[in-house]
Amino acid sequence: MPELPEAETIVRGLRRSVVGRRIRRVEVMHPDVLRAPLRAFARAARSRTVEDVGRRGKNVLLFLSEDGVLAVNLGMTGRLLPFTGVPRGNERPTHPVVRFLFDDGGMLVFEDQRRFGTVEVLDTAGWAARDARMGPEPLGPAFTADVLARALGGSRSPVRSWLLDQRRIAGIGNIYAVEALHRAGIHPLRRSRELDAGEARRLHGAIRSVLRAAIRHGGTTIRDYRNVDGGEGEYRSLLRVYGREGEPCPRCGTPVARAVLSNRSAYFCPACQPAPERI
DNA sequence: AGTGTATCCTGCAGGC
DNA sequence: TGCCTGCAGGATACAC
Repeated sequence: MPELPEAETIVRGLRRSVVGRRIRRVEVMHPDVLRAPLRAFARAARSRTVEDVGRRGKNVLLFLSEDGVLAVNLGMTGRLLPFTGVPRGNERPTHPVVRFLFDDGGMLVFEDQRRFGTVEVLDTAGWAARDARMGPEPLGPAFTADVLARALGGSRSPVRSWLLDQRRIAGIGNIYAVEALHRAGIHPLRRSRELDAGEARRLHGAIRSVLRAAIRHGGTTIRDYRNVDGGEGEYRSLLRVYGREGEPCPRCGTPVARAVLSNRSAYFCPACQPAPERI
């Protein structure tokens, strides 16, 4: 679920609410989301203070005192919900997975219905190694049209698959890959290296503008995504093709089509995004 | 190198 | 009402 704009929205919310709070105790309801043994995880998180909150790709990062990085990948249905006290009634998370209890009596709850998410604590060096395996931040200064064009040039894979590969570019998931390709007028099945310079430039611009617009609207809620206040993202109504098979393309009116690629739906306009010669 | 497939897990919508 | 299938915003391992 959450892609870069949703993770960014969560990060901005957490920055207001958890910085400066100290973790007193960690409770793990479902150890399967951990990438380390339970005891090691609890030891690494306990008695540390949240000093800052950041994001890398789709990962939410809590920088902890004493050289710790708490990295949360939200998977499909993960949420991070901060509370000033003990949650009651209908504010109580329905699928709590990990609870971080703070000194002040409040807590941060990671809940995740499907438990595809992961939670781990690394040291700075461990995080740096992970970071190095990820592609550039699409909204960062290093991600230029030339950088994108060159990176695409080496790959034979369909451009939609390329965009989902976090080692190539960090933070893009199926919704925004599909939306960016529509804005750029590029068919999802086009081979990456066959895009010309103009197409790469359009794709670069489309990626940045769609991600920025989604952040401005607090991300996209299809079903499960919630921000730190439990609220929904408002970008869904602005999606042009994602989840809109059969509806008219907002640019030309042609019915939106759907193709399955690597077992995942790719939506596109057959008129605005011409199919490659050979599929 | 890249792709299809399966896997982790839960819940919902739709067809019958 | 129940049962079945397919589908879902992610990531990874495997065989080919």
